[in-house]
Amino acid sequence: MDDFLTLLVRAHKLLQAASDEAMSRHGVRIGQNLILEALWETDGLTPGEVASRARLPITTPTIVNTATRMEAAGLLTRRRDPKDGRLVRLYLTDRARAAQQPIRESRRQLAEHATATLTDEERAHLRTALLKIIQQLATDQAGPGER
Amino acid sequence: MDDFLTLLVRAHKLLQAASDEAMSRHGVRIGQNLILEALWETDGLTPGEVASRARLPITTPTIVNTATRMEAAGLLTRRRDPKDGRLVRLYLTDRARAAQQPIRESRRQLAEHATATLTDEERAHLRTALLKIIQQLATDQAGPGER
DNA sequence: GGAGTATCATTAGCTTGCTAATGAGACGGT
DNA sequence: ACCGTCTCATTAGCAAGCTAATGATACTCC
Repeated sequence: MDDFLTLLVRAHKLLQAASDEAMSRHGVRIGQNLILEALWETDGLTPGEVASRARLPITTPTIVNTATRMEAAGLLTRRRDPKDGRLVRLYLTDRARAAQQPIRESRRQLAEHATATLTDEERAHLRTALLKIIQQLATDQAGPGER
Repeated sequence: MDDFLTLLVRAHKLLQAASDEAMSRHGVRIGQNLILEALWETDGLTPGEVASRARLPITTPTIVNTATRMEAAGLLTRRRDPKDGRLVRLYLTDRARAAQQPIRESRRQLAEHATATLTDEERAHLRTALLKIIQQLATDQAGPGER
């Protein structure tokens, strides 16, 4: 347990596992969260729109695959757009909509629990440190693409 | 971009992608790193030993699968233990051993680059914050198992 | 209006991780 | 010496992510 890469990977793994367990209690898996959040906000988005609006970068094929599992699980339905036959619109079922509050609350509790032993100051520091790292690495990605 | 769960997942994703890209330049993929580290330290471990010694928790099936890909990539060879027929010992090839220094250096550089915009104090804060989160979540896991 | 191009979703195929089920081999006790 | 149990690695099967390739539909320009 030494360098910060290891620490971050370890923290991430534990948090993902805990998130998945928490969400599973509501019939939802961790990978479905981004899609749910996008559709809770705006129902009837296309896979591409979900990908671009998601709170975290995610590719369209991942949305499509996850949406297929969610359809099988009765969380959403697919409907072809009547005006543009290329588009597929994703609509949440009542079950998925009903899960919104419990899931949000679970995640809030998890975040609180995970950082329970930190002081407010430490939480603030953590936040800014992560933001700086993200910014540093994200600009790398943008850079090589050039302009 | 709001709660710390999101920030941590985002930072993790960027770091994993950057790590994989860096290691790929040396003919190694990110998932192979834990096995390499264990075998650099002690060659000829069994999959189960690698799993228990790895710097990060990982399951034996994951070791086995990754070892199979590494074998195909010419990074290691499998040999049955002559004394105990249940055991399989993993031995690195020269190619894998030669990659040790370059890969370590690449990862060090990546960690440095990722945290380049942080002050030393911020780095220290980040480290302790992650440790606290890990400890908090890891004790959860141990707890439910009881004693 | 038809051909070529652009824009979608989807499929194919890969990696990395997991749990549960299998199967082979070793070992302890009778 | 054999039977049951324990300990391994492996396989099966799933989730979640990615890039590249496909295929269907729309749009644009002549």
